Amino acid sequence: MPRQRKNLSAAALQLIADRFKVLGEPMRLKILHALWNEEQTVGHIIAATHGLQANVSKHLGMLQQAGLVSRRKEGLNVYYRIVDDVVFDLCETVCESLHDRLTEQIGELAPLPHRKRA
Amino acid sequence: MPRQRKNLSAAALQLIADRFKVLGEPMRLKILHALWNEEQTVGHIIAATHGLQANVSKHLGMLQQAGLVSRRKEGLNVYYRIVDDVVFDLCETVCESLHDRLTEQIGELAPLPHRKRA
DNA sequence: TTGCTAAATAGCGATGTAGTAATATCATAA
DNA sequence: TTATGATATTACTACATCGCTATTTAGCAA
Repeated sequence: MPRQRKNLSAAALQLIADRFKVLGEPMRLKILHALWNEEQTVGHIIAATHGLQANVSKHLGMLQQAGLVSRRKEGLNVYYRIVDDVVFDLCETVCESLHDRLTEQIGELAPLPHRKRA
Repeated sequence: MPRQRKNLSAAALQLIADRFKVLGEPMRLKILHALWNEEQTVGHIIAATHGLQANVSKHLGMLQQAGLVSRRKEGLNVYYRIVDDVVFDLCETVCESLHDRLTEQIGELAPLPHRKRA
């Protein structure tokens, strides 16, 4: 049975692409990585990612705009956390896929059994 | 039990980001959509996507570079097809996620029960 | 109020890439 | 060989956005 292929409007395609695009930057992945297990302050994220404050803040804004993280202010600090579990699913899927591919390449590059010198 | 968070090198993050980035363009999604069920010639893809020949060809090159599609030449025509099933998984995951989010928003916007005018 | 800290925002240069038009390549036919 | 059709490639413009620096805003304390 072939996979189902829905009709997709240009707007729908844009929504889907936007979702992927947000995840298509290493720095944003790094930030999400820092938020993987628990919410963190911006300061902590800056330290964990070794990013500049302005950069991290901008990326956090994008992640929030995309609805992937939420913002909570407490005193001087702002806490961010991942609010859309799709982040976990997508990243795990990609990691597994890359793992499989690289494993396959390793197999191709495996040394042949030794032959005796002529 | 918290989700596992692996240590990721900069190179690994770049690989993952690249994967997402390729899917982060509506035109490439449109092309993959045209290839969803079966391999197609470039000409068919051009017609299905209403894209310009040069543009479609360039995007197909990127998709192949990313290892998501393969190329098969037969006479004058070139057939492309999806070779990495991760495409299906990722797109379905994102679509479901968007579906859920929009459904939730619809609920929030649902009209309240009618009240009698004062 | 002033001062200090955390975070957000604005402005800038550099880079990447989408889309387009023109040209080149490749395979077949005549 | 030349001609034709299907793709790929090149060159170009326009636009988005990354990282960086400087500035601004917001909360708290003295």
